[in-house]
Amino acid sequence: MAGSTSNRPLRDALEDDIVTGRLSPGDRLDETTLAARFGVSRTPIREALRQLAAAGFVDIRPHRGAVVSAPEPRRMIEMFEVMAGLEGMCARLAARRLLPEDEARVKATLIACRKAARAGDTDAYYYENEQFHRAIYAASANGFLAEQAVGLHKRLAPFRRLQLRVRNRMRASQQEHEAIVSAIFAGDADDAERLITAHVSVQGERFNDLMSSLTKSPMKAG
Amino acid sequence: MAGSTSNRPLRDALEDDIVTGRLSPGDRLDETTLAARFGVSRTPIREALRQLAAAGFVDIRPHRGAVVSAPEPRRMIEMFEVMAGLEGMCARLAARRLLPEDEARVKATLIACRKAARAGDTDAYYYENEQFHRAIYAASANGFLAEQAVGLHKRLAPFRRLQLRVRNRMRASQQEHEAIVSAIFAGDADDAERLITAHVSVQGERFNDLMSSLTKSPMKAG
DNA sequence: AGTCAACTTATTGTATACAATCTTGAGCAT
DNA sequence: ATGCTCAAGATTGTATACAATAAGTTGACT
Repeated sequence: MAGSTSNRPLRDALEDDIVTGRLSPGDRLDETTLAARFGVSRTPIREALRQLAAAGFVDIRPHRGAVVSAPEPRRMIEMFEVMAGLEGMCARLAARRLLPEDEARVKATLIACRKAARAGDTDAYYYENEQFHRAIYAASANGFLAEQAVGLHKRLAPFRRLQLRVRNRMRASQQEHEAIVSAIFAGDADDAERLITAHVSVQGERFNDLMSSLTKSPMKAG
Repeated sequence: MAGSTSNRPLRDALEDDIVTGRLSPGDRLDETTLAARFGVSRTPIREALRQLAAAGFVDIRPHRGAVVSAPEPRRMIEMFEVMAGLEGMCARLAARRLLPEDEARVKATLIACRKAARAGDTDAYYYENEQFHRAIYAASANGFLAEQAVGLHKRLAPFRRLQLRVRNRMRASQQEHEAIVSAIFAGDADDAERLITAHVSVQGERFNDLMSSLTKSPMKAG
């Protein structure tokens, strides 16, 4: 919607590199290097970096260049908290407004998750889980809300990746999915919101635990 | 936070023009004209416009230039709905976490609103109302959430302006403020969220009414 | 007279050149 | 040896020139 210009492919390619982990938080984004890599001049690279900075994927400091955003643990937790809140809104609205096409999409993605979970295929589950959550965003019947949710989801992707294969998390996650969908299909907005908020908050809490365990053992390291 | 570069003043100036209404939704943003106005070349102007586009203040279509964002009524309503949700989150968290300094700030801005309301000074009330809402965002003790709320608040400002001086709205608004603060100070998260969500939703609903009254009278106009 | 097409004009998109700022490293003093 | 100063190098920020695309206009043809 916003920022649809002809250097859009550049922006998308860089964003994808960040979201999928080919570029890691903290990595430097040298304009000349990127220009050479994409076979263009620095000008469109700069414009793409500015857009990514405005969207929060990149950090630009004056005269010191761009780096992939690497939020402090504190801010990270805040972001997960907002993510939980946005998903709560989505689930609440979905429970109130669910259209047949959205119901079908949610059902289909839930089944795909179930299949991946039973097969113990974490890679497949990661993908299907994302589809499931996007289906719920869409089911809110609020396109703007869905965009915000997708945007924040992307920003958090590099950090969720770190804690993907937590022991037995997949099975518990899928049980939560089932309960969430039951609530939405039953039109129980309060339950749907409560359940999905808890479901998403787990990620933030696990991240929190991870961070504090990392920052406590090496003394003042970092 | 994001996008702090040396052409930041440009970005801020343009954003301010949009937020305060010096530029209206739909207005064309000619690069050469802007460059002349700010006494710079087109390059930094373009970068500022790209950032504003990524933040949603501006719409850019390839080879066709930038215009101040003019969302469809449908999208507008969606944005107000998300605003209500974000403020609900803020109030809920504020009720749970309120720190003394945030309590003081909320109290001070509430009193300023009360004063403006009693004086019947709509301009003052508009300003103090904004301060009040920002105080609640800050009281959430979630800096990221507060940023998101401020950002969306700014994007909606050009449209809230249209419905400012609705008859008697100021008095009702202030009564709602008082109830919201009571709930937050009492630590009643559910009430705080419910009250502020309703308070903000009123704006979206009024906007909705306004739009439908405008689009219904002229047949298929536009 | 109306419509379509090609041309002119204006505006955006990209590349390159130059200026300003930061970083880095060597040399010197303490 | 350590820290500081200053200069050389590298990188970002801005201006300008040129290329590509869209909009507006004039003219011919039906």
